[in-house]
Amino acid sequence: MNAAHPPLKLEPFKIACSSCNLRELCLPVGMSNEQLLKLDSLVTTRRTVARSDTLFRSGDHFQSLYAVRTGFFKTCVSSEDGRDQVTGFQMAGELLGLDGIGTDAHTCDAVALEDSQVCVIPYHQLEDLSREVSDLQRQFHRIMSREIVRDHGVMLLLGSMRAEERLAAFLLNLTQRLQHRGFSASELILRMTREEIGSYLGLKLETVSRTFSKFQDEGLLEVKQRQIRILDSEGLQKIVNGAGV
Amino acid sequence: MNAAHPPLKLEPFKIACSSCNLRELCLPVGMSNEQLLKLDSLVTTRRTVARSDTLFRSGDHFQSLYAVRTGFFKTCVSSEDGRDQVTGFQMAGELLGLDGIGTDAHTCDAVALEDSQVCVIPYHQLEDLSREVSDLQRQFHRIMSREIVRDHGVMLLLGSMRAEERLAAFLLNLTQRLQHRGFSASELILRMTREEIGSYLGLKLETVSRTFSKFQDEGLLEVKQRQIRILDSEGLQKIVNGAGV
DNA sequence: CGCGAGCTTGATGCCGATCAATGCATGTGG
DNA sequence: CCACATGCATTGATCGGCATCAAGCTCGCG
Repeated sequence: MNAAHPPLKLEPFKIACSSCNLRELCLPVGMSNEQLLKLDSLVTTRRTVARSDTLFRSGDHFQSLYAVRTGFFKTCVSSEDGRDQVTGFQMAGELLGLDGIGTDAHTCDAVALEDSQVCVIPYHQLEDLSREVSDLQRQFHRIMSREIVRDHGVMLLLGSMRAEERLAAFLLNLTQRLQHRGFSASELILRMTREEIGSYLGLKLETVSRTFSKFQDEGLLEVKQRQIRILDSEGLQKIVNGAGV
Repeated sequence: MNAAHPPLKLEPFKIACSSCNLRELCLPVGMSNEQLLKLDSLVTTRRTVARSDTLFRSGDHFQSLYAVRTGFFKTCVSSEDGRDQVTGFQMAGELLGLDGIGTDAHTCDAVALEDSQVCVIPYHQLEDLSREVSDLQRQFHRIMSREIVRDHGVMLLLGSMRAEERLAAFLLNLTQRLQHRGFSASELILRMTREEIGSYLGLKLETVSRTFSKFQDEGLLEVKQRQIRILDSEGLQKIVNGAGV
């Protein structure tokens, strides 16, 4: 009875939140093993997105959320008149697509900045399951709320900080998130261009470049193109707070 | 048997989402009458907030969301070093407190800009009920998602627009929301100071004032302190898009 | 009436945008 | 393997928009 045997060999690495090493960062936070099995039955597909390809575009019909499994993304909104703003950079364990819930259509583009993989989370099934599993409901709400809080932080940055302060805050935020994922706190490779950093921070790429150079002259950083080594993170922190104003 | 009679006269206007004239703007959107009765049993108290008083402060323990019933609020975040950023202005039907869900503590201050009333929505009860009533769940998620989308719009504004464009966008947004609430599309009274507008838009109060004057000179507006009459909303819209760049 | 909070307006200066040229790494085709 | 193209980054010179500093104005209120 061959047919009775599922073709296990074709899926040697089953997709399962319950055994995912990102489960302490992602949607599964706070869920029991039993609950995780239910989540497993919902998150059954992955999608591969090549560098510079889009996961979704503004206007696309909204159907699923995506959890970054590997790789790195940016999200950007654009206005009718062609203005463009990077609204965030997402790394492993972070969710993409929350913007689409409100109107059933995505309102930003999500672009992979390196070859990436995402787990597909069908939204209506997530709604159904989160009515059943209150720990899932709670974590999902927390994630949305934190996204709002993060956005408020960016507003503060864009509304009241100067170029150096913005870039210092950006670098500290990046390294902090990388550190949570087990990477070095002092060395990182930027996945985005100066222009994308500038768009996120409300600066022009030349200003970003000049500010990197200035930080390097001051002994805060070592900059080699996209390779950054942080030499004095306390110094950066002082810049974020109003040192020199 | 006097004791058997509840003291109805003391609550002549019962608090009830089911009979609230804001139910088409607020949490009840999309719910049936039957479902609304359940929501009524959850939203049982109102709170009055006098002008310039705070509804909650950053750091306060998070327990409830608040729906603006009457009045007008601002929310602002501040950094350790004393920087301050208005992150939004809220009017009737809009929700306050979503920032608190993520960490069980509020991350911004909510300040009444005029004498106001809010409906108190105990958050854990809302979670419970939204597991039962999927239409409530859906609307709650939509509201959070739209807040994220709104925030992205503010980032675009702060990151890529010039002073005139920002103020024009701000005024059009305000009048549009007021219009949804049955107010005039062309006349409004600002509830906030120039400084608060400036903080929201990432500008200094002098720049806000000058830009108002410029708009007036150009025949787009009539400005008398906080009374604004919009004379040419299409002209404002052209400014928001890149007219003059 | 006089005080103070908030608004307007002017003069000046600075930060970051803009324009422009060069440098550097990667990749491609002859 | 080199010549060249291309995309991204750096650096310099100049310019302009908004901040800053400063003064006077308006209006509501004790």
